[in-house]
Amino acid sequence: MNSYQESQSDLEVILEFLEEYYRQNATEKGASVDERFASLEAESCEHRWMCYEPPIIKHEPLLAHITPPALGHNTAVTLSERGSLPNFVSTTQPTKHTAGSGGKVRLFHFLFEMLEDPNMAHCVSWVPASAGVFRFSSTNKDQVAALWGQRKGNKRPMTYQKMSRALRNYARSGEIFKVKKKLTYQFSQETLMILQKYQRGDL
DNA sequence: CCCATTGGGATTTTAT
DNA sequence: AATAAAATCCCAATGG
Repeated sequence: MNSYQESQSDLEVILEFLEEYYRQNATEKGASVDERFASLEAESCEHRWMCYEPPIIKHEPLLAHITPPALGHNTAVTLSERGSLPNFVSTTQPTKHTAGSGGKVRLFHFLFEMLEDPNMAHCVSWVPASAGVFRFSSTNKDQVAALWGQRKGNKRPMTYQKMSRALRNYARSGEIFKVKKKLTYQFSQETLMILQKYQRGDL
């Protein structure tokens, strides 16, 4: 049953890669993020950035270092390798361009990708009617973590517990906050806008 | 009590 | 090579 999980992960990474690639050539799927952004909080106390004091907001290098889109042809990832290989779909230094699938990506960026990927909906998904709020699936949360660990090329497997620690760190820098509900977090407005902007390739 | 989730100190890894 | 920032590891606390 584990081999299933692994091949599943591989498949999803590949799907994600292709999706990202597709996205770049088809930017006309406009209102997909904006509709979420437009529909403001209807939930209980999710007025985050509307009523809280910005802690230490230091908006500077967020993701200004990511290599610009220079894609073109390396879609031919050898997807025959087994998941046992530490790096099957470019995990570390290989030529990574589409912020989507490689290189130095920050955790919150990775999570945004997952959130934008319909195939990941069973692991993480946006909370409707609240901008930037997302929630992990109680049963599949560790799958996202595992994917994150693979993306980073970690030797030891990543777990939700460890990944969530990194999420908690984001509260200090004001990039992501924890919301009261279980397994749910929220991107700061600033972070969300940057991610959305980057997604359209306006960078 | 058990198990899942959350918090945070300490340490390691990666970037500048 | 040195420092800072980000991420990881690990264990304690909390909640259902």
